[in-house]
Amino acid sequence: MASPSRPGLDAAELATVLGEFTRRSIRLPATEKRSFTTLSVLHTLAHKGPMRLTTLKASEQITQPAITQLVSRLEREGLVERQPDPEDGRAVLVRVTPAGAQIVRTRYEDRVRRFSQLIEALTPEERRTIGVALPALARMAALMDTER
Amino acid sequence: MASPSRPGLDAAELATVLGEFTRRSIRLPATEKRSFTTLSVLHTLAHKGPMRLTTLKASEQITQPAITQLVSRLEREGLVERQPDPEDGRAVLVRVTPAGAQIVRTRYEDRVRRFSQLIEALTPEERRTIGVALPALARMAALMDTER
DNA sequence: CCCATGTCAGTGAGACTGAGATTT
DNA sequence: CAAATCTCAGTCTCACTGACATGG
Repeated sequence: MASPSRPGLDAAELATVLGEFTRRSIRLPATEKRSFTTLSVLHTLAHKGPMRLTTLKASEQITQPAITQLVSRLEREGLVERQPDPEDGRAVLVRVTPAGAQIVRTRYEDRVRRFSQLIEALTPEERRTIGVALPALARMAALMDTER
Repeated sequence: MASPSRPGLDAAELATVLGEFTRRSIRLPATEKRSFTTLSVLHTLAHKGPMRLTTLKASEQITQPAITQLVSRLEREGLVERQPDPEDGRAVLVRVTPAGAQIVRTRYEDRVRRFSQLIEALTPEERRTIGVALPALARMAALMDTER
């Protein structure tokens, strides 16, 4: 819409475009009936390995009782396992099971398949520009963690 | 990670990067205590104007009773208004109020501010590549609506 | 004794299914 | 009468707050 105030990249445009992806990404996966938090927890555990509830709580931005409750549900479903922390009697380590990891993997594969179809519909030039921007976008996403 | 099978853009990389933005975008806005659906409904109404519940339901992917309930809550809070459809006695038109529009606007401005800070941390070259890719990304996001 | 870690109990928002009222 | 639109009733998931048990 408006021309960039800072040559090269307008924050408003960027916020709008990425916002569109977010809205659609959340609404479309009606194929899975698991909650966003469930999937996020499984994703975190699958990528970062076993961790205690407190650590998990920090990365998911929910309260302690909510994490306890969520992990109990996931444990009941066989998607994660609890085990006492050998180094700290107060703590519990949560670990994803093969079944839990499978859910993360399947979901990821669905997303890749979906994006493949979208890419098909782009022009070679569009594909090229997005490909060139990907490393910068990845770094930007990573920066969102360090900012508070 | 892997090199692109299709020259210029790897679907797996794209899915990963955009997925990171989605996860972080959902978890970080702890500043607002409104649900994602609430914000999405207000956003839709603010950008597309008054519409009937059925239309709204389609864009939000939830059931009719859930939309009725949600709109009732929003109406109670003064964020939207119901009015009978003059052209169809069965239907109800929902319209966002100034207070509701303000919430959408504030949230958008917060997002823009946040992205501005992130952009500051990028190199000029990174900014340039993302800026060049934005139109293609916007078109891609729009394609997600037409697909199914 | 104090702090960190996790759980228990009770409450509320927000989604669903099934049934029903009203208008086209 | 059949279909479309919306609402009502009851239930379930999943989050929160506050209180509490236990180990460091």
